[in-house]
Amino acid sequence: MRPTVHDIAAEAGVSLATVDRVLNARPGVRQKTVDKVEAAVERLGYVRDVTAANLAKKRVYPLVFIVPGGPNSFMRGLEAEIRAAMQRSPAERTSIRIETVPPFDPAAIVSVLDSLDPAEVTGVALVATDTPDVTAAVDRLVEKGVHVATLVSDLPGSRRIHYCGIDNLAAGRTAGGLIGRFRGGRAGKVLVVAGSMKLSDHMDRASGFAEVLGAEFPELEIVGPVETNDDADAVRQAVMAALEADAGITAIYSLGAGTRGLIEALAGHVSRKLTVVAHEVTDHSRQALADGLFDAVINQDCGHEVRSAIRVLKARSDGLMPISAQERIRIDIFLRDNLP
Amino acid sequence: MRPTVHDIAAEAGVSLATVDRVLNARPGVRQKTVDKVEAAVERLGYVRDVTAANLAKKRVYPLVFIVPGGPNSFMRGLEAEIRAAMQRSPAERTSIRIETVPPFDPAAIVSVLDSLDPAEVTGVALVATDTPDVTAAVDRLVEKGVHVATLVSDLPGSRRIHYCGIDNLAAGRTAGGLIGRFRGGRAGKVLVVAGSMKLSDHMDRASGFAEVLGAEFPELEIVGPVETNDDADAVRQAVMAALEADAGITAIYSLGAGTRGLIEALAGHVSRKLTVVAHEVTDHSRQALADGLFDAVINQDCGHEVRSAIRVLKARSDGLMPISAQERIRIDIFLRDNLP
DNA sequence: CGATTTCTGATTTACGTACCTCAATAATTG
DNA sequence: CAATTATTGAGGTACGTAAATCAGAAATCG
Repeated sequence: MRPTVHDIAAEAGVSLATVDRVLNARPGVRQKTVDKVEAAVERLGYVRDVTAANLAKKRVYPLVFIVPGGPNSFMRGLEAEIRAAMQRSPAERTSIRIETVPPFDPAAIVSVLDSLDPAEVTGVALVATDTPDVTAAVDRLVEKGVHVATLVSDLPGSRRIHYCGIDNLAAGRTAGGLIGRFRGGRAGKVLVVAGSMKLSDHMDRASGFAEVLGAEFPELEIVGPVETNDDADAVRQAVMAALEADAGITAIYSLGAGTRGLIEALAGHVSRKLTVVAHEVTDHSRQALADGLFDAVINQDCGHEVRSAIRVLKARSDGLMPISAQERIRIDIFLRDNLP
Repeated sequence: MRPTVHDIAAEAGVSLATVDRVLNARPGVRQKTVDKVEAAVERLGYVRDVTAANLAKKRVYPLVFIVPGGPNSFMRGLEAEIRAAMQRSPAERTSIRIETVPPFDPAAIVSVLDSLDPAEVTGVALVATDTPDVTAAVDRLVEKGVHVATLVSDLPGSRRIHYCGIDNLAAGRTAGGLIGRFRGGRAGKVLVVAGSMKLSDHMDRASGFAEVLGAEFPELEIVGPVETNDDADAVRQAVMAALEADAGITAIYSLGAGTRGLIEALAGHVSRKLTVVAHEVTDHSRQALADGLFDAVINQDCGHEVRSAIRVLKARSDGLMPISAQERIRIDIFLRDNLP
């Protein structure tokens, strides 16, 4: 049987009240007594029963998620995962609110961040644009005592406590490794399609991709990246134009959203068999994989990301540091053959 | 505020004791009263506070994990994950015991299964050999009221409640898809190295692999599978012999263990650049990926598998059905570029 | 030394649920 | 209708922790 506070009290030769004062860092205990209690905790290997403590405290964790609106399938999937987490709220003692902001609109994010009351919110997770004003707003909020985690796209210079997302540099490298190997040493050009270089995740993917191609597959030449603001129509037009203009393009790496546009462009372009790697499993990309239009899709499990964000924010609210090894989000690779 | 049993009692117009009798299916309540209480539960959307209930019940879940011993890195990693779960036991109210059995020894598994006392064990997770005696022993244990889950390798015909592992048919297909694409349409032969066709996971991988190669990559011909009993020395000798005997082999799919032997064989064979796909990320395979000896490694996250097994067995002990969508174990693909 | 101030103990209530006992009422049976 | 049985109510204790009160003890100060 694991020891309880009563056992600690007996072992330390003090009262229950004193043990409570020490364990909860309440004032009014001499250092000598504190040491006695802590020694007893050590000896007996006491660990607080968090569930009992939470029951007694009636603790709830009010959290806010800030996500971009718009038609982006991935973001809608993310929101669905947050709503799923809201369903589990009673069991997890969370109270989650979603704030939707227009996509690619730093000012809107800043305005939401500044409107949050530290008395009513213990943690915030946001999909951030990597701009100075958002960084400053995050830092202001942290200053007020609210814990902030970034989701999907990081804010490297800010005081956020954790980034819940994949290593996008590695994701770009992975795409490079896949396309390089799929091309099997044959020379050619690779079209890189991105959403916005203002998003740190897109930046990182492009860098990682270029790095691997340069180092391992010099026979492949990069065209682009072309920026599309994650708009499907823009993607379609950009891809069609590029393919028409340059007959040497044998592969495409789409590192942003607007995948529907890419599929439309490919479907209308049956003359060449292209090697295609895109990001995020959605209904569209799943179908494209099944149809053989895409060779691979790199994915981040947004369910994991949301659950990780909740764990991290809760832990920090309890004064604990997140165990980074356990919170790492993996880079998933899907072929038509291992699609769930 | 979520409703409590007190609210239900008030709403239904009955006493706390009656609510308790209904909620815990205790006898001595008229059907009419049961209906009243259930209606109140429905109206108020009451859900039991499981943490408070577990606290009151002092519930613990005694579980047993049966894993093969021996030097197999993957199995040792699995055992490490089980030990990690044992560390979390106090928080999760589990009490876990590990039973190590000799590898490839159905009789040893049967003997452990038959020795378990249903009064002392609520759930068992085991890495099973797919043999009739093990199936029968599992069924006997289930008959005695113990919940059984298979781990890593399934026992399809048995009465186990859940399989905690990857879809090995899909894993084999994935390997086929990768090797086929990596070879980029060039004809050649693929050596398939397996551990034992008595393991259902190895069987499935071989089938899935053959299926994809036959359907999508007819230019690739399969050599094997050769069986090695997951012994590294046997793998080394088999691979060296095959490469020497057949100069047409341009790729290798190693679907079992003994990866060290494969690496040794490849290291000594610098004449041809081979496309190599193996299973399970271990220190050896990680190094081989980094060195460019392996092109890809297919992995199952045994940490996930262990945690899933615990969740499933606990849930079943509480009379709940596991949510299969949430318990699906993914097929991970690692290149040198996305290695964690 | 007495007067403070600081520390400690003893005790209580609460969180939401489980489980027990005993008495009281209602329904059923002969 | 009385006797019996089935059902219900009322109340308590427990789980492990948090948080509060108040009295008493110990330390410190002047």
